[in-house]
Amino acid sequence: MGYGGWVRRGEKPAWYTGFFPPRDMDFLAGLNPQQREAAEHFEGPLLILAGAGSGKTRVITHRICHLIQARGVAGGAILAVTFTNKAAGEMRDRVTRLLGSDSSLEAPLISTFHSFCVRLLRRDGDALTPLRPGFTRNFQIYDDDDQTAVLKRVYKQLGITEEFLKPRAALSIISRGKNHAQTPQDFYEQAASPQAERLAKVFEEYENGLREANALDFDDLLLEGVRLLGHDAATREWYSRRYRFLMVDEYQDTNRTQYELMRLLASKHSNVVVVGDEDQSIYGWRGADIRNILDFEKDFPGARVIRLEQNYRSTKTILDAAGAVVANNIARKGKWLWTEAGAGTPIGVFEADDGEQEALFIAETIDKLLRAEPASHVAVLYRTNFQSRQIEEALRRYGRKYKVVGGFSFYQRAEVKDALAYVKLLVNGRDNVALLRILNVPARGVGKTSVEQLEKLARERHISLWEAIAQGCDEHKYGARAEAALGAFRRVIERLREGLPSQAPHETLRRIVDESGYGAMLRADPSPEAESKLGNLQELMAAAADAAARGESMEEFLDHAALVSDADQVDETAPVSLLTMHNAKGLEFPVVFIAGVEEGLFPHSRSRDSEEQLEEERRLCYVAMTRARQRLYVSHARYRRRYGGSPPEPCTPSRFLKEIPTHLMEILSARRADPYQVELSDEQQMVREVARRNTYTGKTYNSLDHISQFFAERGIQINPPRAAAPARAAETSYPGGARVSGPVPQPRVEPAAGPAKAANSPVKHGESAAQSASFAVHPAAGPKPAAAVKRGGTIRAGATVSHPKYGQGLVLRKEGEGEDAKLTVSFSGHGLKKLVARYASLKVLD
DNA sequence: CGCTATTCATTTTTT
DNA sequence: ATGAATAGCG
Repeated sequence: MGYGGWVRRGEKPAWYTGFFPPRDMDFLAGLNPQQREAAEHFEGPLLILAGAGSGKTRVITHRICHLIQARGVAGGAILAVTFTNKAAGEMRDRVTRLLGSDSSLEAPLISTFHSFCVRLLRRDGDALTPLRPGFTRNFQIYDDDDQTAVLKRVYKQLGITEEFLKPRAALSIISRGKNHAQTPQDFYEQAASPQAERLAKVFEEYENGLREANALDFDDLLLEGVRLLGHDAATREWYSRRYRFLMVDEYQDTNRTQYELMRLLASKHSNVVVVGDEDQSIYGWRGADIRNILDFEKDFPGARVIRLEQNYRSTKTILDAAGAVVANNIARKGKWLWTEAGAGTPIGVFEADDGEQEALFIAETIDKLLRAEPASHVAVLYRTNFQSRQIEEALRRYGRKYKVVGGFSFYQRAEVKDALAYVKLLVNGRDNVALLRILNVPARGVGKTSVEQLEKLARERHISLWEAIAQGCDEHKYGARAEAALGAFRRVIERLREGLPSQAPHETLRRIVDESGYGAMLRADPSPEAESKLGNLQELMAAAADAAARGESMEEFLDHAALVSDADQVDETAPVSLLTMHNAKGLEFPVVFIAGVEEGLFPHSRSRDSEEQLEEERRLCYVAMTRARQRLYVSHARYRRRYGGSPPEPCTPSRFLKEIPTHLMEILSARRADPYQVELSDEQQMVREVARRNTYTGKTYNSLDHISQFFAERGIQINPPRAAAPARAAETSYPGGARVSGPVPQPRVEPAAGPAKAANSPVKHGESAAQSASFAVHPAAGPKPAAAVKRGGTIRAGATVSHPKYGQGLVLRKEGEGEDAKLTVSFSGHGLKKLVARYASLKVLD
């Protein structure tokens, strides 16, 4: 991410450039009176209550430019904080465009709270070491997965099972505690039950785990940033002098720590402009404190308040409906958006029989809309991620390309995380989570027992696992086999580490893949997944190369990887986007579908018991509805199955649906005798029939295309991977798409029982010889058992064999060749068994 | 120890 | 339906 505007300590912190524009560029033209007033605001606190679609980004960017050009403020004195990296990037672009090509102007710093803190700590974090023993500026950032890994380790160490509390749940309690400035000691003191005490212990050990690894979780980034500024007067002084003008976007979603950070930064000047909308506060569950915005005028006496209530986005119908819904909330300042736009079309409400029909309705309507208007953009919003699956499937049936936001982002993929774990371990030998992740990937013969011994030694000597490997091997603490395996691992890491300082990041990654055996492991795996993983690693290297070309270090590359979020990958120019309502914040689309508007799903059942949480769900509804510019569809099902399996449960329409005035709705349900709908139903029936015949279960993960796109969106060029997998049959790429599927689902050969299908199966006999030949070039990484006897060579499907334990059996199916062949054998009295030729001592009888 | 077939639980929302 | 944790085999 852009690191512009960052000045080292010691350089002169000038706020005023003394620069005056040669011509008075008017950044205020085209703004309405309120927007203009806000953009013109110079010093002192200001709260901008900006309703949905009221042009707040415009106001912020214009204010920045106005400060720079009309007020002569140095760009470097301005800090604007946004909610996502994407929002920050867009704001930077807009400011750059507004300021024109005048490169003499210093760029303002626009970033998220989290990336701001990372930079703060990386640059000036030394003063934190006394407060956080073991801390250095080389700290690692632990994401969600890493946090869970730490916690699981803690559980194991304390002998706690997940029945006590699921790690995710424990993490969320710990996180809430941390955000309220609570320590494990506070937890102990407040503990009223043995369980609570145990949780305090878990919390304590979790924190120890982070400290031992010199790692910070997301909460720590902010907390330690605050601690640093609070504790070290010189640093605080420097930063608050440097950033003389602060702006915070999405202020309603800031938490306590972010608030404190802002206070510290504003301590010198109180030039704070915050922009927010209490009706769009949807992150209370993650610690966002709505009081921050409700109490701003109290916190900053003399603050001005400007309301932006004219909406430039939606039709009057959409606005009135959303307003009517949110009006049912009590905790709000109250405002009513107005627009000069016309009423537009009524809100389409569809009641489906079940989830499948709902999905088909959505897909079909999208298909029709896009046929009529191919350049349009449609978003399907839902409450929970799992809802995307059905809708994806329906869209595939209609041959519509779509892009799913969330779920698996590139940096969360196992192979990418593995490769980065190697890097992390090279950079920081104390990173136990990284070490455990890759210790036996690829398989090196380090198993559960060895890991336990390692952990034991590390705990006894208060050393990291890495040191435990070194010391334990040197002192022959482990068994011969374990020592050999651990020694091999140690040598690999040490050799890789030697090159680290002198080599470019992508070179390090390449060597990791080549020399750790990871690449060989994947190449030895004939599955398409392995091929795609290799492709992803190529992409990762390309991304690292580009980061290096921009002058980023390996550490910065890792930071970037840790801080990208799902919301950053939204592509508003895709024809069809599928995303959660949360991820839709700040976006707009001409056409929006809101799916699954049912009690229990939306509002979510977990929110049903508290009025506060219900209001948050209602705000979420408001956010979702106000994403739409022209058309809004809302759908729900009468029956929905909770899990893939059994019975569909009856669902009642959401209370939010009832809060929409009926005169703004148009009922589209199939049950109505609407000729248009009858036509829909017929077609739906047909599609269903066809779909039944080709049960297509395509991948629902992001495709390779997506990953190129992912980087392309960040301005990172990707060279097409040389060894790229041939595009999967059912997937095609289109510019701007992820998880793209082509119009014609590739029919798969139906697996049937018995030997007949073995002959049909594509990966069989004829081709397999050629395949195993090509894979033989890359031998499998694991050592083969010496006892392997060539027995499988002559076994064919249809052969009768004899097994020492199961007796006589008939070979039904054979996958692969030679010793690696997997055999499906039917033994009388023992049923079907899957055996590997190498291990099963089979004798051929005929 | 590694692989696989099985069971089992799993669905809020995420910087 | 899917993925993650576990039991049993070689």
